[in-house]
Amino acid sequence: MKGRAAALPALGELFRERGFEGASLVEIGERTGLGKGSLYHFFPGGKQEMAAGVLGEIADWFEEAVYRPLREDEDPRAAIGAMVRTVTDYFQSGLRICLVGAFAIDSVRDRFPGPIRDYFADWIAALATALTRMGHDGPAARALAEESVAAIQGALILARALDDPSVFSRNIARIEARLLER
Amino acid sequence: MKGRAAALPALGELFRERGFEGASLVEIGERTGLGKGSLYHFFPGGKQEMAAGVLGEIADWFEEAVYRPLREDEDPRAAIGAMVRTVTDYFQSGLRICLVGAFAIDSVRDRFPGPIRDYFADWIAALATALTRMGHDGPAARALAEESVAAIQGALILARALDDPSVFSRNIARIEARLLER
DNA sequence: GTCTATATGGAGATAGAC
DNA sequence: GTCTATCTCCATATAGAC
Repeated sequence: MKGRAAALPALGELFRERGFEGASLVEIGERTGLGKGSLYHFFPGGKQEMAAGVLGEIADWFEEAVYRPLREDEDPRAAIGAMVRTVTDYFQSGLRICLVGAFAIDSVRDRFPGPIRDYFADWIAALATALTRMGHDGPAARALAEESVAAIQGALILARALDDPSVFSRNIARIEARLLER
Repeated sequence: MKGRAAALPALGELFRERGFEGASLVEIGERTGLGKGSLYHFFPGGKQEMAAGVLGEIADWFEEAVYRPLREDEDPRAAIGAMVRTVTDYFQSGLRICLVGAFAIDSVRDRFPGPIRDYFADWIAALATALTRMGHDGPAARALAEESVAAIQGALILARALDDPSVFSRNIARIEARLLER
């Protein structure tokens, strides 16, 4: 316990709340329960390495919980339904932002271009795979997948801007309906 | 010239590029052509007042260029088409982020809750007005307006994450088609 | 591995001459 | 109104004892 892996979830939450620049090492120490000495022991590269670790953990989690089921579940409709429930829970109906999406429109984007690109490219590709197995042709599947992933991100922005989680719920329901129609 | 009003566009671009926290007073001075003395003369409240000024200018611009035409144009379909062209130009096909959207998922959101909420609430309300005059009933118009504004924000995130402006173009085309169908 | 103390730099903001 | 000089504070990061 109290190692590098145990610190990553706390780091992720803090970056969500304060942003990369806004998260100070003092608060990082408080939230992870690690002193500066330990932090730089586990993350010699400092904040940059901490954020990279968080992005890696997020990528792993989505691969297991979202992308792989979309690609491999034998029932693509069920996999899409599961995706909707999983991300609704993950983003806490809009109360929790998408760290990768936030980074994408922040100046830190230039520090992590690969992980940010892959997160969305992998999501779109996995969703398109499921849609293809539902009978959509390739281009239509890709278009609908891209549209749906974008819509989720937009719903997160709108829910926070309006301070109203029901915005997220309504939008995710519309997205699911469009993904499952036909 | 060189006054407060002339500084706001440069401030907006800088906040877009660096974020609120990331924009330093030194760079603000360089980009606006104003020294610290002048900056604090025009903005006694410092960075906070600068950002508030930028948000106010954005609100005014959207009111004139987007919201009012949506509400008042006698041809709602034409007004929606104009909105799509206007925002495509404004966001430079996804190369330029939405500062209000970025603030909404940043920690600075708590500094400007009113302007952030109003920007999106006004946009959705104006678009819903146009849709109502196209024949949608009230709830359907509001739902489609909310979905469309969210989709634009999501398209901006995705275009930057994938570093591909064509993502924005494809998404905005789909949004327009859905707004104008029927 | 974890602690405390510290180095170093840059941040936002202010003072006061001009 | 604009300039330069300066204040204060806190940021990230490091060093070295334990």
